[in-house]
Amino acid sequence: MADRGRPRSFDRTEALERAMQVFWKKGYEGASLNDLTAAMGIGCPSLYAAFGSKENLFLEAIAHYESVVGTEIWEAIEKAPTARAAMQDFLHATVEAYSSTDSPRGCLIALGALHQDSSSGRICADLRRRRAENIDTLRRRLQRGVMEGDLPAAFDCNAAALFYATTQNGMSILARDGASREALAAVAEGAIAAFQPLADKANIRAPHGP
Amino acid sequence: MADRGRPRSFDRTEALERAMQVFWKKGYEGASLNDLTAAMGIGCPSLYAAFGSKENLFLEAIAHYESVVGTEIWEAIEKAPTARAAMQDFLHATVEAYSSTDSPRGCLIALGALHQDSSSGRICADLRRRRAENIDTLRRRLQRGVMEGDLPAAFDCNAAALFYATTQNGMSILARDGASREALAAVAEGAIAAFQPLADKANIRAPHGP
DNA sequence: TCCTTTCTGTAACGATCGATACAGAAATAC
DNA sequence: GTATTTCTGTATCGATCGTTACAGAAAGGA
Repeated sequence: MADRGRPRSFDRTEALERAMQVFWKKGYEGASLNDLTAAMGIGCPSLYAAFGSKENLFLEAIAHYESVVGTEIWEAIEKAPTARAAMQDFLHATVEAYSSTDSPRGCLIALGALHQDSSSGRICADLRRRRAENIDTLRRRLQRGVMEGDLPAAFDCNAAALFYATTQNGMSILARDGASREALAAVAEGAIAAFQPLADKANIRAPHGP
Repeated sequence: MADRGRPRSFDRTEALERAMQVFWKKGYEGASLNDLTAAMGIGCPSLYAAFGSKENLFLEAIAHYESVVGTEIWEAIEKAPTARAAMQDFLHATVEAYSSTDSPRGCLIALGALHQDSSSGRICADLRRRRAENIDTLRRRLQRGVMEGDLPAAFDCNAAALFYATTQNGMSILARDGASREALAAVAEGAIAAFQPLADKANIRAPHGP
């Protein structure tokens, strides 16, 4: 419907990718329109014509992040044969992603906008919802482990999901502080070490299942 | 030396306390001078005369935070009889502090300013140093456990310190998202569950010590 | 070719940012 | 009392914030 008129002089997806990088590095509040337009290589009116507002641009950048960057981490947990391997692969993929040198350290969804009272409410709500979805994804994978028999029926999937998601969020801060891959891997190993005791605790509570 | 002239009409420490609350809730960038002066009950010139700048006010607020709020959490690990109990008490104190309803959720040092490229460099450097010191404190307590014999000599104190500090940082994000005390406690239990396997791993590697 | 449509670049909008100039108020020193 | 010193309230500074008016440029449709 819009094949008339002067065509857009830039690639919208590539511009969104550049904007995502800026938000990733500086956060929502810290990324100014000057930063964004400079990185995207366009002017302010082009940005507003293509994305509506800084807020909408951020929301699109987050969606782009989840569909491109986050994929590697989260698809690992579905492929893993057991729930334990899923948590293991999930954390190891996180270590690799967060220690990459050609992207900002840590997770955009974890670090993008943490202070609701100062950032836009929609921004914070969106990120919060995505963080909650991450917990849900982990919990569902653990529940699948219960269904498939590699976890005891009394295993507290919710508690374990909270624990592993929280470990990953903490790793974002550690990575942002410049931690080495070895340091991030040490954290992952610590969290993985908790898995067997958590499963054992469920067996002790209900050794033969409910 | 400054007992002449018009006396200050407000209590400096109380004003600093109020400013700390604002920074805690909104972060460094999100806290405007309007927010700060309104909460402190003073005008801009009084703020600048007493604290120098927003940056210095934040640095003083952080120091105040560590000397007042953080104390409860960190002194627990020195009192504990064993390294394991120290980690346990440390995390449980964190659960209580982060689930308090009469203060902002999570830790000011963890959440105050995460994006170096947008926030002031001094601010980020100060918070980073304090986060690194927290890791050091945990490591030294674990090393004390090795010295006192309640941990194997091959125990990786550095790795465990990174793991528990990272767990706490993740709990800041979880708390900021509105998690219940039970959810925070579940994360703490997960991290505590890792302790025995981490100690066992050290025993397997060097069962009789080096 | 001219018209319509859409995008681009400049330039600026009002609002807010952190930070101050200035004059008056409130204390001590003499 | 007057002089001196320091703090307070108003009002504002220049800079930057996110956003937009406006005019010209670049395409298709006639």
